[in-house]
Amino acid sequence: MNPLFALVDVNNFYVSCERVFQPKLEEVPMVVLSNNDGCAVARSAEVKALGVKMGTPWFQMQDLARKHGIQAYSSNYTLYGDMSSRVVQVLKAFTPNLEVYSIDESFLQIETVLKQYQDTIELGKKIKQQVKDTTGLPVCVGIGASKTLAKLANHLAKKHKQFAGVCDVNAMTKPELYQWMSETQVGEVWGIGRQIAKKLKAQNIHSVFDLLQASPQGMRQQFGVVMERLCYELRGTSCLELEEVAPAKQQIIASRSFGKLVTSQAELAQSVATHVARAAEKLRAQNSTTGALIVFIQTNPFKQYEPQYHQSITIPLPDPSDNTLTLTNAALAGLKQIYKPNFRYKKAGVILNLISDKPTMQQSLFEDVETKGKSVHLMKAMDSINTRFGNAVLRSAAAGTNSTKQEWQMRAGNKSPNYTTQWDELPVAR
DNA sequence: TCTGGGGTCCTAGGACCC
DNA sequence: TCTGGGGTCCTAGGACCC
Repeated sequence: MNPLFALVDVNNFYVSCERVFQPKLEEVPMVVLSNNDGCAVARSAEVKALGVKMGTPWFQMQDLARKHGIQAYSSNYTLYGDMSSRVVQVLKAFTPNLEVYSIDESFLQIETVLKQYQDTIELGKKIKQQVKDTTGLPVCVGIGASKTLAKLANHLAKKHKQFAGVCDVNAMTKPELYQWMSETQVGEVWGIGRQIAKKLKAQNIHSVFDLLQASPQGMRQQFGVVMERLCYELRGTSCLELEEVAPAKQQIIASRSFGKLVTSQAELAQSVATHVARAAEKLRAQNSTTGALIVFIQTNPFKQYEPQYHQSITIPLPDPSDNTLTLTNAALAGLKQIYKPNFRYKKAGVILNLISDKPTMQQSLFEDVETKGKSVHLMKAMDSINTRFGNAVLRSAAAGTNSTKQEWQMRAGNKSPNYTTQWDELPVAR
């Protein structure tokens, strides 16, 4: 059976969440603002109709806000997270084959549940109604033979009233589908951003239909394998599978921009420490540790005429850790190295690189050495790695994992007092 | 004056090995 | 001092997503 995907997406998610709890806001033009009330991260339909783009700074829409009575709300992510999981619960009742794609979107694989319904549209309507009844949130449902087509269908369902919020491109006749595709800008396709859209337009590829006619192999040559997959997906060949279990995170980021610009190292340190604490909490929540941490600071890129500085530094940790104090000390030492006085900083943050399940080559080598070091002799183990993989791998195994060079030398020294060979002089295998 | 905070994947190029 | 082809790993940077 060919796969069939449904994308269920809450309309204006943050705005709709606020409206569930404040029904008087229904039909009031409104936006939800980012941190520091900087820019609009969600817009109601009324505001979208006024041409306000996603991410527009609040201060830039003051005139418009006064003229049309646009209300602004600070974001409340705890509330949105809670509403999101309620929606997912409702969807899971339709099928367990579900991927939570983002806070307001889920993919469902529906070809197996379809026989209980007259057709896909009926299923879509049921989903829509059920979510509305249970959570109060409005959704649109898009259905297609690939995730990309389901996304496209969802876009059509949102944009065009005649679909009444449910659109199945798979059920359309070819001429009908091609008609819709030629009326839709290529930039609306999932995976086509601003840069690629620009390049495509330079080649006279303006609509989704234009892209459909392009050769996938040719697109691969120019744009890479992601683009090739995308082309096949548009043609109805599913290349992207449902990811029911979320893959483990590879990094954790904690950062914020400042309400007002800061200059002193002490203030930056204060903020970095806060970010580390938050990141470490997330780290422990998922039972993980980090082997390296990145600190970054930057000035305000929008202030064109001010001197700009942005810098980051990676601090490897001697041992993987989830300890707030350890991480904070490492981060502050890093900050000290990249800090430059006299700049006016806008943003600071930390990134934790997680130890992944799939060990890198270095990590497994390191473990290899650890075990052997206990039973045979650390030096012999190192030799064996040197012979099998070469000196560089051996060195990077020490540098890149959890152990410092000194530590290795010391351990080797403990086992063998006569061991005097310098690290850099280890024999190179041929 | 005021411009978010997360994330992912892919590629290219350099260093190094056999 | 000159020389090849195939491979891996790492990093930086670019592009994308919500």
